[in-house]
Amino acid sequence: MSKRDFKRTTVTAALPYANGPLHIGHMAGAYLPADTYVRYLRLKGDDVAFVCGSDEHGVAITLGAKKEGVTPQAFVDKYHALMKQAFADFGISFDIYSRTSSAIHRETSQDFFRKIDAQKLFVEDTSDQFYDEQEGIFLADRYIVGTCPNCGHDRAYGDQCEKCGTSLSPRQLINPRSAVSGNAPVLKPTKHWYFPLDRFEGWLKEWLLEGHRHDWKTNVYGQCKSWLEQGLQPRSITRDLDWGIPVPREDAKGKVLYVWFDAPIGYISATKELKGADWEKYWKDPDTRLVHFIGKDNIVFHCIIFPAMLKAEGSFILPDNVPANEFLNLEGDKISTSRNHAVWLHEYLRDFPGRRDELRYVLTSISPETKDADFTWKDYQQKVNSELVAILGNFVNRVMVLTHKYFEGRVPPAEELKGTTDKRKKVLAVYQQAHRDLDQSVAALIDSLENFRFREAQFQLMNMARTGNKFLADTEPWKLAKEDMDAVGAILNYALMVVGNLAIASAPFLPDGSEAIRQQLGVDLTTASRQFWTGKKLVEPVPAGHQLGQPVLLYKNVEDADIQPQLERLQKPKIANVEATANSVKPLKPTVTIDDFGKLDIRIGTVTAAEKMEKSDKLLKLTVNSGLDQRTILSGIAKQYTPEQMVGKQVTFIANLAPRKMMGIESQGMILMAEDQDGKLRLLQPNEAVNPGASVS
RNA sequence: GGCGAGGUAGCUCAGGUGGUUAGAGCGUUGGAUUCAUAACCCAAAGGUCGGGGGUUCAACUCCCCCCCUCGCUACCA
Repeated sequence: MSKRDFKRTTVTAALPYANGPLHIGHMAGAYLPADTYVRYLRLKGDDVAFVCGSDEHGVAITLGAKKEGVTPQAFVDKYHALMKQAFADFGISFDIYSRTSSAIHRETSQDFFRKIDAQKLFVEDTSDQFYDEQEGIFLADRYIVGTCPNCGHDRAYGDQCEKCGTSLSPRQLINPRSAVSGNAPVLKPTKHWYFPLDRFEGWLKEWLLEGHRHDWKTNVYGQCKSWLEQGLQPRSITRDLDWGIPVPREDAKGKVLYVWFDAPIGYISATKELKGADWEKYWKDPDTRLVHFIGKDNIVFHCIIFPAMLKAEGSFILPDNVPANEFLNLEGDKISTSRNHAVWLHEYLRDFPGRRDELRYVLTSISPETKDADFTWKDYQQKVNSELVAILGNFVNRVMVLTHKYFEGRVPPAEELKGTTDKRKKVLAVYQQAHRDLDQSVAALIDSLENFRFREAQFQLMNMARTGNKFLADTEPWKLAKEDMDAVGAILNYALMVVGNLAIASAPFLPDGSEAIRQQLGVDLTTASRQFWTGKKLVEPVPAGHQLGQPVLLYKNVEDADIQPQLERLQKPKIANVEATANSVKPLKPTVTIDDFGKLDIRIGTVTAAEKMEKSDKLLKLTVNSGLDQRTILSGIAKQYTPEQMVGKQVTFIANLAPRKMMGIESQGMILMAEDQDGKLRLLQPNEAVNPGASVS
């Protein structure tokens, strides 16, 4: 896919955020495809740096630390260690797994900032931010909690409501409170630095939209196009926070780099840590190919923001490709950390010891390369049993067993079969067909790897084993053994050749199985492997006369009893969640006086007209006879009620609420609704009709 | 509402620039076989290619409208 030859490759995998353990969605999205690709490059003999590390800054970390009553450093230490171990145990073969709280990363990030700052590219701007007077700190969006204006959830964060998923800004919150002290924050001016993304829009359009129209995945390209056409805004790159990388400026005391700015620089820091003085080759030499493996949530950062940063800095190369994956679901539902609806990597490794290949195989076979995919345990069992075990494992095993049975485990000679008998003629024809099929599979396998089509590549690997099985079934050496041992020898020699090639071809996908086959064959595959991957064709890795080891089953069947506990485990949080939502009655708000209540003018009105708001999913424009007037009230109930349903209905509304303009139209009041646990809204109505304008008290 | 990505056999997916009976793997059913972890091999059944229009001699493939899923985004006083 690359347009030219590169001398080396720098491969990055998204830095996982250090606030929780890793699950299979992470693996399927970024780490497994990255690892498969890197293993392939290494086998080919390429110079490659595979870097990753923990992303350890940001407010979520400080919040998490506070919740657990530890320092942010202690908090990230814990999760960094957990993730690093899980990656290692699973066999993700990073050349380095670093972290962004390291000294080298602080220096790298600050250098990066200074380099851009020196060009006076950053924009300074002072704005009002929420400030906690008791604690004496500015509050990041995440540090502000309040009632969600959307769903009424009273513990929404300033950047997002986790209940309804709406993204928010702090000032939208009703009754904002500081998450630190619980007090109401005040607005106070503070200075911040902004990265002028807008100034790179033209350049990005040319580099990305024109330059990568054809070599990037459509989902990635389309998402970028969407962003670029919406227009880019300057992005704040600093925060008032005491956890993170200090902004290297005299006039920026107490400020740190915003986590999104320092995180991708972590790739560079990790490379420095790995390669020492040599690191620049991997980031600044135009002969280096840079590839980012990420999930789709990261597309905008890696395709737009980070490239713009690199471009601004000036001395770096740009990503050649960003093969982002879509999401992985689990048993039909989204993976959710908070609901514990996930298969955690460290738990899988504990519950299925020695079965890393099985998970790799299944995740690759359902890899969400073009659309969201679904992992189910039933599917896991079926794929392992009917493909890994029945096709690959079985083929290797039967070849080994046959060779031991007929030749005491010694590789028979590859004598050229003279087609003197009908049976020999048939064997020859079968052999020729098998060889053609295998050649095709190998070519397709490598071509697919080159183009980040790992699902297809792995399918071609299995095709090689299928061809092997068919070769045995069609030549029937167990029958020929009664009459023509030379022919049997020739057949098994070839079958062993296929097994050897399978050991080589499986290495990027199934590293454990690959090694297990190699051990059974008892050969060194280094040279043959290199020939295979660079020559893109079959090799002959098992010399005649060689003594094989004993056959050992590569994989075993997954029994119902193996997956049953996993399915039950996933049921539990679901039940718990249902109960939890059933009981989630909102806590009481602070006491108000009768005078406070008296300030509200609540009335009953009749809807005389209703229409759907243009360009809005949720808003209905209602005309309400309030007794005093006909007024316009906008209400976010379009998902519950059609305009037709609303006309003629009596509604309860706040009549003296300050008017508010929404989507160009002024709303003169607010319709009161009852909200269910599931978010459904219901009108509040008098149980018998009253006159419009009747007041509620 | 806007933008983007998808919607092809029970399941997972292929199907450059429109052209013979729409393909593969798994699953199902039947057959054959015994070297092999009841595995392998052969065969069959199974699809109105999300829906509706249109262009064309011809559309899964091009155009328009609509529906559904996922993501980003606007909006819910």
